[in-house]
Amino acid sequence: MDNNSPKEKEIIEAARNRFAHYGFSKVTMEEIATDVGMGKASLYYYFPKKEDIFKSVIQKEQDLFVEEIETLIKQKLTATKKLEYYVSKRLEFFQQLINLGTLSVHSLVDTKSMFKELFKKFEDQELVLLQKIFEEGKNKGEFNKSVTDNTTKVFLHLLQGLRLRTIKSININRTEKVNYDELREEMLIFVDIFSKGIKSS
Amino acid sequence: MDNNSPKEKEIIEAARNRFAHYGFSKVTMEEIATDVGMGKASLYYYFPKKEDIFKSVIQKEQDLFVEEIETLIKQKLTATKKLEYYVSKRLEFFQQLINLGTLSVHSLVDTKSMFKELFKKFEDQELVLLQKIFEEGKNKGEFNKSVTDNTTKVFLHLLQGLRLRTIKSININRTEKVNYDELREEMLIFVDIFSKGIKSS
DNA sequence: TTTTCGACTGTTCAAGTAAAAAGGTCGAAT
DNA sequence: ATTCGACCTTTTTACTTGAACAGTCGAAAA
Repeated sequence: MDNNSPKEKEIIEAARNRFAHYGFSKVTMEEIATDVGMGKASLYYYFPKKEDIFKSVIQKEQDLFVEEIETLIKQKLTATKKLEYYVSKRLEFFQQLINLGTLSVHSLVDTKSMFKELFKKFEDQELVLLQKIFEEGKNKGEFNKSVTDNTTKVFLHLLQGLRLRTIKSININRTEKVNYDELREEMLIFVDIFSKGIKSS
Repeated sequence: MDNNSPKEKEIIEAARNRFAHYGFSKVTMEEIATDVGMGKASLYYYFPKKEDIFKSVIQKEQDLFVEEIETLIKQKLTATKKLEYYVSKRLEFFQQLINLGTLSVHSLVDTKSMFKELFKKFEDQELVLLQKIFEEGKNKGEFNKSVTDNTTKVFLHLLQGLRLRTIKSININRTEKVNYDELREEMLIFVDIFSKGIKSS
């Protein structure tokens, strides 16, 4: 992780800035090259495909998120509190990605195959993180014994779905701007109820 | 409700069959007209716009669903059981709509403004139905006093989201076919936990 | 040997265009 | 009150074209 040469880091950084403004498709290799003071062809020495640059940009963000959660898990808090924190941080993370132009509102469905593996990988990472929290909750007697990996999966899927639903409702309600405060509110209510639902009784 | 003349019913029925096969945009007024043995212009005597026919088709389906749930609510079951049943029936209802071509997988995001009010109206109806179930649960001491209309809303949004997420994952996983059994499974797990989470303790 | 780049290639995409198809109107006929 | 043929207008589609861009390659520089 983070086994990038200085030059690669520079490219990733420049690309990140561009992507944040214009999104993946609207940024050209030439622009990135100019930003780092190179010829376009030289970029291909470091990254064989444009996608590869993008993947690296995203990967870096994901690593930061995972790191942040790993730190959280180590702290001395109830599992429920950790879930609440997780949900909040997760939301921030996705807002970040949207700013990066990964998820334009319009590209919700026809997510390019390029992003597939990226998302899949991240989902797997999330499951690992959440399982740690749930396991800890079980071990410390906070949660029910009936909590399984399946429970974790459903929890994550509900989170994913709730966010998706809200974003989609932009188009339905012409709200233009996603109401993240309301979304966070709903997520916290959800965590609260879900958490109670698996409490050891 | 169902204040349609025989001729209108005939048109709705013919349109329903067409839409089920080809979806809204791929069905022409001329085809529908031919099916009912009319000239195209005559259709406009009954329905001023193509959309109006479609709305009527959908409305009919929705009415059937609501009716079915109203019956359910009257039965003597625990609120939890009713929620489980609701979730199952709701899923069937949407499968129906998909067959009707309302929700092609590709039109998830750019839902036409035409569908907006239709969806909004249905959501409102759903909220009323669910609130009845939750209220009953509260009144009979099955659910917690802290259950509010907001709880109902979150419940519904989680349901909506979970379904959306699964459908979207078609594109991600190239699964082609939605795994409805798995979705129903997840929804039931969700209902179970959610229900426990608001149980009176 | 590693890194850079100019010059080139093939593909993709946006803009434009024209014809066809389909939605919708209207006045006359039944 | 209902039907429809003729007509108008808008939308969709299929096609073309030129420009922009991702990606290659061999030679030069470091």
